[in-house]
Amino acid sequence: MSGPEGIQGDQLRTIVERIEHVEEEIRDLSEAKKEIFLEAKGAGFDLKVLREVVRLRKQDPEDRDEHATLLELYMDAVRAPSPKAKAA
Amino acid sequence: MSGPEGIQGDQLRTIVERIEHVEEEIRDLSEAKKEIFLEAKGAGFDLKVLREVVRLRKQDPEDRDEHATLLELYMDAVRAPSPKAKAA
Amino acid sequence: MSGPEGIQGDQLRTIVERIEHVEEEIRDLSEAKKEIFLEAKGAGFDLKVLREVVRLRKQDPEDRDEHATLLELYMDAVRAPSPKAKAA
Amino acid sequence: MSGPEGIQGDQLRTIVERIEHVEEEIRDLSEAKKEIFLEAKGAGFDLKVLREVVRLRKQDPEDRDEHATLLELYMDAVRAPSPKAKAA
DNA sequence: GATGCGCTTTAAATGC
DNA sequence: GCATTTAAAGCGCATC
Repeated sequence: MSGPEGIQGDQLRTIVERIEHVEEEIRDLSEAKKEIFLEAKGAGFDLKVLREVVRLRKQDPEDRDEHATLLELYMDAVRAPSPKAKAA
Repeated sequence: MSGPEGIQGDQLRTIVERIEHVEEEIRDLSEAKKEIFLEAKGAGFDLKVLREVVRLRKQDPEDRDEHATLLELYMDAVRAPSPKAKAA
Repeated sequence: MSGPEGIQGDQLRTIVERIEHVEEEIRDLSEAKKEIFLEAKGAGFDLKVLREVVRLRKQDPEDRDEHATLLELYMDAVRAPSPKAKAA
Repeated sequence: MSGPEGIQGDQLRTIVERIEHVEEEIRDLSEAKKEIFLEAKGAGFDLKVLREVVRLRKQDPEDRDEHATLLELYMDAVRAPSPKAKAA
């Protein structure tokens, strides 16, 4: 009287506990990370900029450049009322 | 002489403006929502609990029916140290 | 027979319903926004870049420039092993 | 000869590296977590339900005690069309 | 002014 | 490959 997997209670419990364990470790590390940011803030660094630095360094330079190029292109296109008609 | 989409400046600008328009409407509604909360606070209601009420009412119609059966099965399996052994 | 505000059930219900109503409108607008992005994607635009365009246009130019300056400063500082030693 | 924090390049670099290090550890743990889920899937468990189990177990110890009373009061008030008419 | 919480938004994973 | 769903990050507010 059970479904396809209803019986492996021990296995399921083990799995759940292992997941909870990893998640706890992740939580601890996230705490540590947060404290590094606080320390940086205390040292006078701009957290918003700091986050962007970390984010940018994660991307490989190629993508970063391509992104920057496209961004400039888009920004210009949005800015100008009508690139072609403006001609001169 | 341009990338795949470099030319459609007008189209891009239209898109950006439409996005900005929707976002503005969303911002206005968020303001309205905030004022309702303020009004509730003025009437003596606990905002924290009020938020929880709204959140709970959002969930109820959803899950509580779908995989409720399987969920209960799993929860029981995880809770009990050893379903079989407990037996008698 | 009730707490400080236990009685105003009608008022509370009205408040909750108003909140739910605004939230529904917000949800609809968010849907609309998402569809604009999908349309942009279909037209060949890079969504990631598009999002950044929208985000940048939200900040006033002053902050944007200051952020950009600091960012460059930080990136350089992180990149160079020892700025001072670089001397000349 | 610089802004408020322009000089501490070494300090900034140390901070960034420490952040990147923690993030790498977090990434590894996330990988491990993902593999546990894959293993569970291989054993025939429903991942969607499994995730819900983990989530529910996270919430239980928390709220269910704190403002449970007020919450119940509010929920009842919202549910019932007219609390006073409760009569009997 | 700093801290913590909640919401919004963004990126990733999974299934179709 | 697309489209939904889910977890994570960033941001802003409200509080103390």
